[in-house]
Amino acid sequence: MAGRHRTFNEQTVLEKATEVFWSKGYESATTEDLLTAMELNKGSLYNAFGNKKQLFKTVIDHYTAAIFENFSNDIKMNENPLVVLRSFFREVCDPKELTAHMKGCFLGNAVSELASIDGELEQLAINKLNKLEKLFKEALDKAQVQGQLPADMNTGITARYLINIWNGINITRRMYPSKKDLEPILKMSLQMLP
Amino acid sequence: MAGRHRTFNEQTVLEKATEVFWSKGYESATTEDLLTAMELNKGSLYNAFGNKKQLFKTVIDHYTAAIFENFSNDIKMNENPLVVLRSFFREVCDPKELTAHMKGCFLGNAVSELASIDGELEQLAINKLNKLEKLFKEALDKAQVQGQLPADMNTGITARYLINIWNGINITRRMYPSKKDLEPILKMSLQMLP
DNA sequence: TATATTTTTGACTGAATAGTTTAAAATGGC
DNA sequence: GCCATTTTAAACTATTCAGTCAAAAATATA
Repeated sequence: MAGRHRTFNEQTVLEKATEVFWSKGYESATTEDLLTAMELNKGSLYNAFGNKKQLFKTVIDHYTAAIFENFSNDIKMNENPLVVLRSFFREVCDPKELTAHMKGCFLGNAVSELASIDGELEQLAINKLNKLEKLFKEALDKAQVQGQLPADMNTGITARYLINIWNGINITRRMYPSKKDLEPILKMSLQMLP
Repeated sequence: MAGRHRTFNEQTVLEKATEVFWSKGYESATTEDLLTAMELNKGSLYNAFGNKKQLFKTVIDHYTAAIFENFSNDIKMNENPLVVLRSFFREVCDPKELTAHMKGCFLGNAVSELASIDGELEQLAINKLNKLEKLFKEALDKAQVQGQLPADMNTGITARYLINIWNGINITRRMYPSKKDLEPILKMSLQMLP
């Protein structure tokens, strides 16, 4: 195939775009913001990614693919899936990860913002949250089979309960950014996981 | 005081503005949207409310003042404050109120959107959520004094837990708009309220 | 009634924004 | 080496937005 080669690395610039969309939101992230962070010119961006909306879709897919695969592997590899689940939540108030998490959940932010702006993008974010819930259920089911959870626990509803806790933390951490305040909430919320 | 009288009712136009900001968010609500809904001309709006940001502040204050006073009165008047608390949450999945609630929590939406846009407005919304949490605690404390809750329950942490559930529902209801799906989550989340 | 004061109206402004276009630069296949 | 093809670069465009302004309308006070 003839033609000039791309001078940028797709993975790298997508990660830069993720950072911008995550911290600013979809609408407030201007193409200028994206261009600056990605160190690209307009022509290159539009040539490679179509338009802002397409880029956002690509970013969401790229971001969640990485996260979900890691999480899924952790559940499968670790012999105690509840440890994986708990640490997923506990990371939220880990001071080391605080700046990352202060941006909130990328998906939760997207759902909240896009609900009234763009139904298609909202649905995309919702689908990803559904996948996360499925992973929660996967962990719970594995723990239940191994006898670490009561046999009569409804793992479907519990997973849904957990995604609600997760969604809540997305906003609550704005009210209480410190570990000290966030931890008791998480502790109370995760009581059912021994 | 000399001068022409206002031809619009301040309360009425504020409620129209609330509707617009609530359903569209702060940034996506254009002055044109607001003007149309409020049936005002630009000059009138800027003369009466200053600018878009000021109007938003006024709207948030006006909206929460009404809600919180009602809620506070309900807690004080009703002899069983837990009934008031539970019905506050249960209304979320009441089909009669579904269109209203599908907009999500005005405050939660605001926190999520404004976090990266305008720190002052974000803080305003956070303060209101803090007030709501205080009302939750008020209800819990009253119930505890009356013996409807265990004496050893930490009502402060429980109130914080509840505001987190509330914040979560704001996003989770986008994933599961139907009562059937939302109710089990709420039931599980409110277990500690007999 | 005359005047000062306030509200209303709608045209106007300047800035920001997503997206387009055109030409130059680079590169592989023939 | 030449040409078709792709990427890059940056100027350009059309639109949208929050906010301003100046003139007209309304009204209280004196």
